[in-house]
Amino acid sequence: MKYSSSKENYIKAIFHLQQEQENVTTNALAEALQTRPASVTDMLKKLKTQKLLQYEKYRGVKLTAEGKRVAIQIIRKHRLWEYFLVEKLLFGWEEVHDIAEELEHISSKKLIDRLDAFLDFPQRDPHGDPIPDSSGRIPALQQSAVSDMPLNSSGTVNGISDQSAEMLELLKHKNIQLGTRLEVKKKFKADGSVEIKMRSQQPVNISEHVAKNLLVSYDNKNK
Amino acid sequence: MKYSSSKENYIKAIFHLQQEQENVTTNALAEALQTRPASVTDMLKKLKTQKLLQYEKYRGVKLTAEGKRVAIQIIRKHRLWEYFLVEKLLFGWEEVHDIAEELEHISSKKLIDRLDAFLDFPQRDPHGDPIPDSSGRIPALQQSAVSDMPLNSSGTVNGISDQSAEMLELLKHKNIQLGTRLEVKKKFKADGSVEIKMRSQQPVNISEHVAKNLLVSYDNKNK
DNA sequence: TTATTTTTTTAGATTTGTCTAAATATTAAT
DNA sequence: ATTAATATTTAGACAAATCTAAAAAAATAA
Repeated sequence: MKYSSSKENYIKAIFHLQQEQENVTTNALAEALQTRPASVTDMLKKLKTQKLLQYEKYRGVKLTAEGKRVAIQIIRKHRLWEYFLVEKLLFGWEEVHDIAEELEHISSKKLIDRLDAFLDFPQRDPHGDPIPDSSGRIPALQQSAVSDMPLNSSGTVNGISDQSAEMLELLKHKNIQLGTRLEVKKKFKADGSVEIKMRSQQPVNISEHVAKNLLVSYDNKNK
Repeated sequence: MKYSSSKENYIKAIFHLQQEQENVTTNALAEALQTRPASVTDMLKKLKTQKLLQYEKYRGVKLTAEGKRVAIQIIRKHRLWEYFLVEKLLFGWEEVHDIAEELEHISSKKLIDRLDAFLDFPQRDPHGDPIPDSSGRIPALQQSAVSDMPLNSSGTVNGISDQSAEMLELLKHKNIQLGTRLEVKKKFKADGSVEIKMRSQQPVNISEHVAKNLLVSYDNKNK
């Protein structure tokens, strides 16, 4: 089955919002898609008749198994294209999102499987998010926010929750990127900020906001 | 300026039809785009207000300089993607057209220029058609149809006019592809068919239709 | 629990790209 | 130079995706 780009965007947004909350509200969707609640209601009705989601008016929405399947395929495409753009075409990781938003709607399954093979079956996209495989399986990801790391533990950055251009900008400025190794030196109760040290650099302070958004895989026991 | 996929398809079709005939008719466009003449008329009016073409009712249509510029950029994208699909993703040259039809509407100029560099600035797509460069220049192409080659001359296949799936199928069957070297052995006046010989193969006969569609660059003077 | 605020839906329009059927213009044929 | 055939355009309609404004339902607060 083929769906319009617009429908695919709805499916994808619902999938992402469902990670936070089982039941997705009309307003949350309107916000995520930068559209009006009335438009969301209209579209939900259409997607319901296509059995991509369960929807009862005023009761919010939830993807069906089929809806999830579709969402994961779109996410797979998005992340593989991002990987391609960064690894092969040498884009910066902060500039690939918008282009991938377009590329993810190209329909050929064969294309994406060939691309996957060409890229040698990467597990993570440039932002550290896992890339679903051809059959929709998503590589397990055990990560925690810097804010939750114990003192003196170290880890490797492998994801960020808030991937806005502004946040990526800030991280670039602080010299933090995927794969960056860091150690938690101090945690300030006062404002939730954290002092971290990266290899061959002076310690730097990151705000609570950043500490909560920066995801790392870390080796639990000390440095 | 960004245009819808539909508009881009019209622009591209007009550009191609203009190679045959300066002035493009409504019916020819409807045929090329697999749509109705009435729809063509509607669209031509819209494209005219965007100054992409000159159009007077009942008088046919012609692209403006801007229209041509847009057309060439779309063609550039189409052919670069085809090259990518064949060279990097190992698709057969007969299966890439439809996928490229989708990819050609991805808007990022930076993407296509990076792709061009990644592919090492190819001059021809997998069907032998020239790839316009970043500024819209099209590499000169001196080629002639097999039907026009003198007896005993040889040449290298570098293009085909009729790129329908059926024709590509037939050529594949006859073992003819881009880069194939061939020699004209006999020309039959009766039906216009031509006997050609390819390296380490028995001579084969191709119909007038095929001979007219098979383009080669050839070394004028005999074998 | 009633009133107020917030969320969601409905009703009715709009835009883009398409269609059919009918009308009109152009071209070709007698 | 009419007539017949063909090509093109107009008129009116439709589906998809969106919008605004108003109505209705649900959640929250007094």
